[in-house]
Amino acid sequence: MPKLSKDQQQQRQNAILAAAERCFLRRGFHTTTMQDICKEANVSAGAIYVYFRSKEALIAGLAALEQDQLLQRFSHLGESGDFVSGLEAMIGSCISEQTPEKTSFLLEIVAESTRNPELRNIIQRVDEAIKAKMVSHFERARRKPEAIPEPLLRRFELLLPVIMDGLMLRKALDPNFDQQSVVHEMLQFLRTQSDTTTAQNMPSTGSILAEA
Amino acid sequence: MPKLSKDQQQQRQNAILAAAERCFLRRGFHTTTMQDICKEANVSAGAIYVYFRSKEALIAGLAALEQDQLLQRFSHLGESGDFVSGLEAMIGSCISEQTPEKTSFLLEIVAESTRNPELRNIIQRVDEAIKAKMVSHFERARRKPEAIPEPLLRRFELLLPVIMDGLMLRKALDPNFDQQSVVHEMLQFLRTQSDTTTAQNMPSTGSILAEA
DNA sequence: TCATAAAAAACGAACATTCATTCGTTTTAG
DNA sequence: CTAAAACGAATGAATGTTCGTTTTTTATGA
Repeated sequence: MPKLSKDQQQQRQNAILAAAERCFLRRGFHTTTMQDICKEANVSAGAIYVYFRSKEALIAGLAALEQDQLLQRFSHLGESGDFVSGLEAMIGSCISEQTPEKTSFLLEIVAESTRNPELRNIIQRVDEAIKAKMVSHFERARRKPEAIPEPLLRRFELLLPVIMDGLMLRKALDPNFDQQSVVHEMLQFLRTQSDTTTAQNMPSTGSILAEA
Repeated sequence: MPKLSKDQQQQRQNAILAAAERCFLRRGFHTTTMQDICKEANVSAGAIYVYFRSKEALIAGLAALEQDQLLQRFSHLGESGDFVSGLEAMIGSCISEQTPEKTSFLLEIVAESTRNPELRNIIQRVDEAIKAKMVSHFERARRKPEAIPEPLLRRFELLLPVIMDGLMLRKALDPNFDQQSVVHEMLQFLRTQSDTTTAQNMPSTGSILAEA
């Protein structure tokens, strides 16, 4: 006869995860101790070990959550607006709207995943799912063409994952980094070239910033 | 009367740093112990502490070295070839030619720098120097114009740091990541548009890959 | 040139601390 | 009442750093 219902168990587990995340966001997971998490969650060490095999498992659980959320954000890709606005919204929710602390934490997870197979699997699985979503978003743009030339589309498809990772890293690294401008300018590549393919030859200095 | 000359001291210090780097590349600096480094360098713990205040100092010293090398690579930017080839060579030496282990190590340093002021300073200082080099490389392209339209130049100037960081992260993350293609395609943005500004409208699928 | 002294450098066992994890006990839910 | 859950002090392993001792190097003077 189990004392707690599945639901209650799930709730406890979530509460511990949430507390752990607060700690990790504050100080990174290498420096937070189990005791820190105990205090933050108002539970004893023993209680945590009822729900998680180890500190590593706690980190992995959190990484999985984080990656799920990331995938969620990509799922809204094709829901509304045109191709470019879809990208813009997605980038916003994945990067611009994230706190610096969250960005650091993600970076810490990614760095760790380089040596830790379990983390690597978690990340790679979602990475592939995201790639699939991305491909279908680009395919949609090709089927009902919005006047974006195919070679441009193809290059962006290749570059976008790189740029998104770069945005994350830059954000974590450079306090003066202006994500907004970078994202805006990048999307202008797509916008100006879909309007008129010679737009980039016009003496348009400043006009783009004026739109912001 | 010091026993070892400045030169000898420097040499010892370098030997220890080199051993530490080998260890860090192998297992990351969070998991390598001072004992590991002792064995790798064939010295005792005490000897290391003659030359380095702490394990942290060892990491910081290595990070500084790494960043110096990075800056060196940017210094060759304007030395030969045209604007785009200069970029290509620089990206090659900064990213494509680096081992995966080195890339992981850099990522680990960057993640750590998020919480560690000393590391942050080391990185930011070089980051700004690199930005300056980059600006002057772009200015050079503008002065003796190679037919790259100004708005395109401006956007690339903004995007390039993001893309370079992204290349590094992707490389560390995705074992199937094809840096060559991405870099090549990105530079085609600059090349095709400097040749003929309507190139992106031509039915050129495949032609670019054929050049590789 | 060689012996010698002095101090720097190196040694490496021991130290002290930090922490993840355990486990005997107590509490609590059903 | 029973067994799960929670407690939290104790455990034990890991590890960065220290320090008393030994070795090595160089400067000196015979």
